[in-house]
Amino acid sequence: MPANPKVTIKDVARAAGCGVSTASRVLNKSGSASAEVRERVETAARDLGFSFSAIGRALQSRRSMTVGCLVPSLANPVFAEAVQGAQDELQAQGYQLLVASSNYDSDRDDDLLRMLLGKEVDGLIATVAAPDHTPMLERARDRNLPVALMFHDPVPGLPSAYVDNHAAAAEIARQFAALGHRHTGFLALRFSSSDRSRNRYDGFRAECLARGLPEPALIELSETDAARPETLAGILRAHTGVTAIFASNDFLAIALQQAARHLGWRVPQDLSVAGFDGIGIGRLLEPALATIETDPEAMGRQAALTLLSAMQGGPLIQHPPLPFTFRAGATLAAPPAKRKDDGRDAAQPPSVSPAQAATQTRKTI
Amino acid sequence: MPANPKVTIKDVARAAGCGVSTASRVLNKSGSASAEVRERVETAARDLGFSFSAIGRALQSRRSMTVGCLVPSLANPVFAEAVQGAQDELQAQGYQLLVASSNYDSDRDDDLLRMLLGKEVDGLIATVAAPDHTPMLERARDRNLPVALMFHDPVPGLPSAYVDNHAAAAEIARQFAALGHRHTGFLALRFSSSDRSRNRYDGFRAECLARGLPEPALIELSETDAARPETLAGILRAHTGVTAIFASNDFLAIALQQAARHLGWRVPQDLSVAGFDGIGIGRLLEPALATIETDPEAMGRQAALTLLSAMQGGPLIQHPPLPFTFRAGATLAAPPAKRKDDGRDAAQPPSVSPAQAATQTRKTI
DNA sequence: CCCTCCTTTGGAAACGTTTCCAAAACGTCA
DNA sequence: TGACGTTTTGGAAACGTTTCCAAAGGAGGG
Repeated sequence: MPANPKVTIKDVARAAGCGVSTASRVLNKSGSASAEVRERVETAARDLGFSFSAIGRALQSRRSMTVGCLVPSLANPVFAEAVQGAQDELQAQGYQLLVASSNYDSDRDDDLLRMLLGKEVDGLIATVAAPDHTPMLERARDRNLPVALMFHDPVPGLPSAYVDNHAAAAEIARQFAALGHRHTGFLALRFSSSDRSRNRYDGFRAECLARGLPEPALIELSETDAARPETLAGILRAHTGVTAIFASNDFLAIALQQAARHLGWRVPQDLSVAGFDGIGIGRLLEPALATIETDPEAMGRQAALTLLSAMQGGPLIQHPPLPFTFRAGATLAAPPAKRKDDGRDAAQPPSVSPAQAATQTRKTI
Repeated sequence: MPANPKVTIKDVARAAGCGVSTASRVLNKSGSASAEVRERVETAARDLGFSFSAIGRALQSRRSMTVGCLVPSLANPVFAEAVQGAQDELQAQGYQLLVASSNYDSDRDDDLLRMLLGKEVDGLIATVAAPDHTPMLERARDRNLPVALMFHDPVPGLPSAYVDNHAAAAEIARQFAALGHRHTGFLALRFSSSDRSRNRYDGFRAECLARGLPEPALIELSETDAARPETLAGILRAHTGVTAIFASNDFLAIALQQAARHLGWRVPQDLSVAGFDGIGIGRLLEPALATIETDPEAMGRQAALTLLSAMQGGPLIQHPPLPFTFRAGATLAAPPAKRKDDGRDAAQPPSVSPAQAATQTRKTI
């Protein structure tokens, strides 16, 4: 009804005719109180519509019951799901999530973390551009604030909820090799600013080499490149000897297929494609996307558990990496038989023509 | 480094050899201070690594610089993007987002809102099951706390950032009608618990009737139904006179296509499909999904702006609904020719071959 | 009936900040 | 030099809570 000038525990105490400390004890069920006064306090609180001020409480108890969470973007479902997972776990223990996102701007990581620290969070969950180049993370640790990373490989002193990117990427290389592919590519966005992409590339490359395949082509995109199929198609054409491409995430893999269609290539007959993350829709696509299936929600959940244990006085424990599985899909097939000409437009065959080699040279110089 | 026992403004004042109020004035650049003491305070703050405690500040200023945000789930990219949009806008003004999600459990809406209110948020952004059956929303308003809804049609006293679901759904009906469809369906999840679905259905139905089409079939799913293509296919088969289905969101539309494939129906030749929301991947699918394109991020942004203006003392303004556009896609076509005039009497799906019927039977038994 | 022990109670301090207010310092002008 | 205005300064209160502590009250044993 009227502008309600906040009802505090003092109001309750006054209404119940007792001291604030007594009211506090009753309302918190801590300490003792006579049945009679207990009753008076409780009805007073109910009548006045009293509820505790988390702020007053936090000030006195030096615990805000709030956890800060920094991710690159909530518009990426992988992170959104992770946040959701963390949320579920924390909410169940009475903690709330203060969310910040950097929009992939690594310069903002530090500022946002500073903001979160200023809000007196009891713990921090973060996915940043580069954990070992983010001073605020160490500062937080120095302040004795529990920190858990997500998606990153663990850094000494900073436990992480993650999958073994290196091993997972190697699995893709094995799948490619088993199908007979030799000339492979790795497609990534913001390669330089994401340690995850780099780990995936390293694992993929190492396994390719271990199997005697040539060095995979590294195809790096800007964000604008990825958004436009024609552009991506152009880039793709420059790497035309390649018969299988591992995209560093599922969205790239989907964009890649679109670009391939643009060139008249069929997936998987002309080009095999694999993704990473295992987003749900991948299953529903036609052809179904082959990918590494991960569970971002579980990552968020695990990071939250690590934090909860630490916030309750326990140690900061590094769990083992979360499992991933290779999800087979219809985007993978054996490479096209050598020089097979099936009547497709000869202007854009998947194997190298001199003209394309020239194009490639021009583009990569 | 050692466990850092929080450095407060008192420590700074002591180090600078002045009173706390002076230190406060210097650090906030409010009020006056001599150049000399200003210098002393600033270096002291720097040396000690001082940063304000948002809690102490909030307690005294009765503004937490925090906004609560309740959505059904962050795992749904539509909501995740909206939160991201709100975040961007709020972060720019120094506000932080306290996020909670109900996991589509309408019973939790109220509890979570209560939690957020307890955290002394300065404003509230919410998408709930039923805004007019959520007592805490009115309670918040009564407390003079600015509230903005997202996705809901506005409720008197509760402004909302939304698209006109009714009109958008009518547009789909027009598209169906223009292609010559007569027997249409509306596919929804949690129809009864989502006012959005209901508005879309109403708009779709009204326009169908206005154009002289028969009443659309209402196909309501449980969450488990939607997850399993076989189940959905079974349900679909029961509505086989229908030649065009409007799914209340894009994910359902995608699931629907999968189920159709399961039955051997081709989209769009045998069945036209349209979605709602306009998620980005829809464009990349094959066939590209026809849908109503909305901008969830803009919705979050607008809700944030409404809130910001109100939190700065302005009025709570209801903006006009956000624009939507019909995104044409390859999932729409004219109904199958041979059954164009009737088809309601046919128990068989449109244009099935015996082989396909056999497949269908085998698969669904 | 007194002493002791236990339960119940409320005052007061503390948490970190801002802000009001009065005092002090400084300068200017007559 | 004195009066007066302006700037600078710090003490104290307040924000809402919890917790420590001491006091008050009651009960039971000697």
